[in-house]
Amino acid sequence: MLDLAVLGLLEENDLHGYELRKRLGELLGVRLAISFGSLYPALNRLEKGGFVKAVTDLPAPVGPTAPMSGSLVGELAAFRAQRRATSGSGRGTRGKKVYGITDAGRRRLREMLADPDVSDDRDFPVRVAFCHNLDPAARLELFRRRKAELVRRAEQRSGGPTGPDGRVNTYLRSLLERDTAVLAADIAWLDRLIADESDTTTDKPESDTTTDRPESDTTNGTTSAPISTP
Amino acid sequence: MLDLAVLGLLEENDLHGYELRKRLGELLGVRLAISFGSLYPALNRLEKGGFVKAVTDLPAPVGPTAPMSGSLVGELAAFRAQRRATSGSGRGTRGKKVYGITDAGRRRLREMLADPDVSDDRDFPVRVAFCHNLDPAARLELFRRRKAELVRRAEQRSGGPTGPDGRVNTYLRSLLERDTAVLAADIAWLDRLIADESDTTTDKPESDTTTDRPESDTTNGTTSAPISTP
DNA sequence: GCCTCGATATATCGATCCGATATGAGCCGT
DNA sequence: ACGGCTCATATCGGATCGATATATCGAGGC
Repeated sequence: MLDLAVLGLLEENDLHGYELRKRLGELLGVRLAISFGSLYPALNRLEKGGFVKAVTDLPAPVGPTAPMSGSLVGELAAFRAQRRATSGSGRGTRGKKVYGITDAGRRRLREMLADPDVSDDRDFPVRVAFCHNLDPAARLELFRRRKAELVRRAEQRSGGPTGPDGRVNTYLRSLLERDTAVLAADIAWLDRLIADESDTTTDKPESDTTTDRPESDTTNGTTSAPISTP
Repeated sequence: MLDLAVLGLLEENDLHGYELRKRLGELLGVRLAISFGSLYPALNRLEKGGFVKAVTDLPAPVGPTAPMSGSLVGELAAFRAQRRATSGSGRGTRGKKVYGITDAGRRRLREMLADPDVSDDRDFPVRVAFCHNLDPAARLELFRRRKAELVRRAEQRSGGPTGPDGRVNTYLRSLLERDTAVLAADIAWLDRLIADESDTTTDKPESDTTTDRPESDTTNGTTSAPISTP
């Protein structure tokens, strides 16, 4: 999951660890502000795998991939880090390591984004955040699969009895209701994403084997939901 | 977090690991069905700390603490395991380990439930699930603190600029909006919990230093939200 | 000039949790 | 009596977190 986020960010800009973390924070909210204890090992991991590489060249002031993405501070810091690293004698200067993505890394990024396993709740938002790296068809597929997963969960809950017999305390019931509401909202949210995507790709949607009409699913049962933010 | 869940379940019933996991699953949805790789180490941890203890006596058919809680299968299994463990010669029979909570465990449970740190999103639902072990005042405190935390997050987002400059792609924006909606819903949910709690404790709420009226907070700004389920 | 403070930056440690996997006992159908 | 099912405990490697250590640098106080 972290690998995905790192590759997604490096696809836009060469960055060093500290800046990487800050970006993730602003990008995905206060939470998911990944800790350094995860980030640096992840970077080493990715470097060893050949997906990222410590760059010695400066990232062009106007980026080659993403035109003028924000955070001048970060790029300035990267610049200075670079100067320090190159000017000093190879070893001894404790310069910042600026990482860049490799071709293998770009392939890996797309591969992870298109991964058919869509059951990881932490993972999915990150994939959405970087899904512009996917072609429209694959993106639509991603959204559809995620929706199917949520619908599956919803049906499962509405089917089974509330508890072992029927006795659940008030707080349990409240939790369940809350989860149900979030799940329903998420399915509706995905329907919106899917609809928007369908609009921009094909005006005339060809007959589809899988469900495409949103209404029946959402209004079906009150369904249910997992646990997350409350 | 796992410790809390285990203690909460054992407060109601003596159980063994396998059954513990199943209960957690039904209790908190398919997710949070804790893996054995977490559960068994947690049990050893708790046993070493003196919070739980492998019991040799059968849990009474009608439980001493919780009257006839569900899952007859589990209790039957526990019974058989017990029979096997006691009938066979001490060592050699690979009986199931049935755990029970100790007095120290009960104290620890209440302590964890009342922990002032309310920022862990995974933790909170579990605390709500077992908050009936708290006295009404502490429970109310828990809900209030959690609400304050969410309001803080909401204000933080509505305050800062959307991105570094203002450029965010469509999917990022959609994610943000979804998070905002979930956060708002969660605050409303907490308001409901707080209101219910206040009703059952005191009919006349005394003047409070902290915010108690729900309306102003929720309708304030559209705020924002973290990332969780989508 | 000096000195502290906070931001920048990298790295490591221990603990926790997950997912996969191994191992085995008891039960049921055929 | 056989394979296949649930039940049950346990361990392993890997990912992540939170705390902590270390070092540099710029801003500001005195």
